[in-house]
Amino acid sequence: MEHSNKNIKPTLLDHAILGLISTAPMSGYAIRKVFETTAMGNYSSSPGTIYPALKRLQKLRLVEKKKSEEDDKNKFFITSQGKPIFKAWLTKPLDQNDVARKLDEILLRFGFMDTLLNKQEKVVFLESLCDLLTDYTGQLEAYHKREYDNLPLHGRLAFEHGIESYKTTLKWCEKALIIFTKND
Amino acid sequence: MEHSNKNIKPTLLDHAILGLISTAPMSGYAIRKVFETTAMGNYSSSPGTIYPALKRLQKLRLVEKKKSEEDDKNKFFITSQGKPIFKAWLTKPLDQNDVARKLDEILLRFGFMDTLLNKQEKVVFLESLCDLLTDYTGQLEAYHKREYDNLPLHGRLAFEHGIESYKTTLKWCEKALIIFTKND
DNA sequence: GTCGACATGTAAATTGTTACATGATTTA
DNA sequence: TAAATCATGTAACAATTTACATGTCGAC
Repeated sequence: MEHSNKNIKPTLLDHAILGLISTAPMSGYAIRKVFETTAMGNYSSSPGTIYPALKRLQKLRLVEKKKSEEDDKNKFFITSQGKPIFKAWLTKPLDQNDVARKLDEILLRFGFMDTLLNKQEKVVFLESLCDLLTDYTGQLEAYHKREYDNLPLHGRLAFEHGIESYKTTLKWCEKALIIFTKND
Repeated sequence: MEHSNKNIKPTLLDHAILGLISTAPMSGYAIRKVFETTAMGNYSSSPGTIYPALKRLQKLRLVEKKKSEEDDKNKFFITSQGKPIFKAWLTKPLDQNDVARKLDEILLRFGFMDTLLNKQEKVVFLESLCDLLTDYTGQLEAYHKREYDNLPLHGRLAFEHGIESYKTTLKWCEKALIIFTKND
């Protein structure tokens, strides 16, 4: 069976870059500074990461480098082909695995939704997240109850940290959902 | 300037493996199953990750493969050279960067401390973590207050999720600290 | 006697890190 | 005019993923 050579999926870093430049075009250096200095710093900021990523994205035709009309400096723009791919990533359905192991990505997606999704799409996203988190915290608590006496103290406490974290995220999600549903 | 060729640092995955087998020797397959099925599942469980990691650890003489006396099966053991290196990792001082970007590693370390550190060492670890978290949440809240009106709604909400998460971790840390200091 | 779980690996491609390298522009 | 910051990249290496490959053992 043949593999399609258009099957290359942008990485999480690629999406983070797309998200940044989708609001306002930026130079590679400016992108690096965002990753280096802001709360988005969990993504790498080294030149050896950013520039190859930008090259990748240009090869995939999701990004192009051109002079900004504003200040006549070279900047990276998201292309017309890049936009729908980025939006598809934002609206991709969530599953248990995303919630359990990719909360970072979920929060990144949420952070970039501002102007790119309508209210309805945002509500779908948050409702789905709430549901999955409710499920998942339930599972964790059931496991905790069942295994309480078998777990070593440290393992149990670390596990409890996980439960508390997910409950915090759930509360946050419910609060956010209210913001997007209140004035209907 | 020459680079020492003993400068190879075990990765986070390597440490996770060392932690697992330091309590009870395991087969590679059993290690994979732990990463695949338990809450430690954020670490990869694919054979292409685990077996090369075990090979690395054997080359570094931190791990050896030998027959278990109990069930006569091949298992991976932590060596006498591996133990102090693992303990050094557990007791390594924490800094701001660890708290801001490597909470996973901190929780992993905590989870493995059970029998390997004494109460005093655990308290030092947790007190330091509490201090750093107090600092860090303070910084985040200051930023939040300062930038409240400049942040787009989604960015602000995502940021607030971060704040809530760190505050939850701080509360957890304080609770854990009480457990380890109560009967002195 | 076959299916699923146990068990261990390799190869190719991708991704990311660290270190190196260069030059332009701004600011003190 | 010297230092700092802006700006973009490459090279060597390390680590990980995906897919492939093989074989054993127990249960049904």
